[in-house]
Amino acid sequence: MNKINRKVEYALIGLKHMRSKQPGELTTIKELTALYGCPFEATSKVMQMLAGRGLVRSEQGAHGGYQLVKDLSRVSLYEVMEMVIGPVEIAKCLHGEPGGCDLRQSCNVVSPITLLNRRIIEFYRGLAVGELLDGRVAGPRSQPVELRGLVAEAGHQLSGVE
Amino acid sequence: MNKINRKVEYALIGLKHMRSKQPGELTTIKELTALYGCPFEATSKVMQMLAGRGLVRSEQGAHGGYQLVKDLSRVSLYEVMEMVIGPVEIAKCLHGEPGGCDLRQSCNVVSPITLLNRRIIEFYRGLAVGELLDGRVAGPRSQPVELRGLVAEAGHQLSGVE
DNA sequence: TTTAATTACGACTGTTTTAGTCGCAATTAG
DNA sequence: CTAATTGCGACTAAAACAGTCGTAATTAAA
Ligand code: FES
Ligand code: FES
Repeated sequence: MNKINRKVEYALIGLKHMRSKQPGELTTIKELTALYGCPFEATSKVMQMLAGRGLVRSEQGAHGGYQLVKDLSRVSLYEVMEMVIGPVEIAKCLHGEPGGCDLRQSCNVVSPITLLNRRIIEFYRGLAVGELLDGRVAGPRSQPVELRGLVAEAGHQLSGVE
Repeated sequence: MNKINRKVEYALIGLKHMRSKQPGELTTIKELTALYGCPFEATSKVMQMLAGRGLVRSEQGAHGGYQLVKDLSRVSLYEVMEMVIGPVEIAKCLHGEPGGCDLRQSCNVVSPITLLNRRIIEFYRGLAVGELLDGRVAGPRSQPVELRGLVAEAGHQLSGVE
């Protein structure tokens, strides 16, 4: 799916909050709900998803909580969205076979929409969460966030990637 | 809303079909359902919306139908989406007051999301439906489709527009 | 003048998605 | 042992989506 829904919002809220902590300092769900008013269980589950994907680390038990692991300037919005709501798809029609659109055979706009979907994904992949949270949302670049800084070493044959 | 849902799909299907007709030649809903398998009533309503907004023209009665009025290379995807599903909003949270998010007061990511929304809108505004249907989806440009070609006359002080 | 083909429009229904809740287990500091 | 916390699955309620139905209104043609 495509939209920034509640889950993504809670993820961003949590990430922004954790980013401002000292390294090693933990954040509890209780803390997030108190500060930002987001519902406990829902926020909890979102954090668990982020933890499962290694973006944050969880510590259980009495003084447990969550802790940011990665550098948000190296994490794309696409990755976060994918962690909490699955692969970005601008239209249900594009879905892999089961549940996919039944008009696919005769549809005259499948390829334009597929292409558009790719562009949107590129956009989200090129947008670092760190910059987004700082309010710096540049126009999209085709260069995915994960690869930034690797350009120098990787040389010029990057076109074959993916 | 943001997603390319069924309504938008039907609109694009119809537009692409009509675009290939001779000037003055009409297209009926029956024709569209026969060719592309889209449901009659739903498609019908979408065309009525496009007609109400002046993108297509309708002719009633026995040999009636719809006819493309505007040049699709001058119509942005944003405009079409807006005609059939209302203003593009990447997150419900941004909704104008009624129904808007109740966390707005305390939320720490309102402004990043607002900005992101603006970028997405810019993207859709910069994307001509004509080019999209031809499979030419370029990376986003900040120049809205409606203003293209006016650049030469308008000179260089376009930054103040909007 | 009648009939058939078509657009116009509102109300309605069923399905899917979203949002949030509940209950209980597992872990760990004190 | 107890309290605070994460971990997880099942569940419910509400909203959005997709499609249908019924009924006018319009017009070409028989
Ligand atoms: S693929 Fe689903 S309507 Fe075009
Ligand atoms: S404004 Fe709705 S959660 Fe941020």
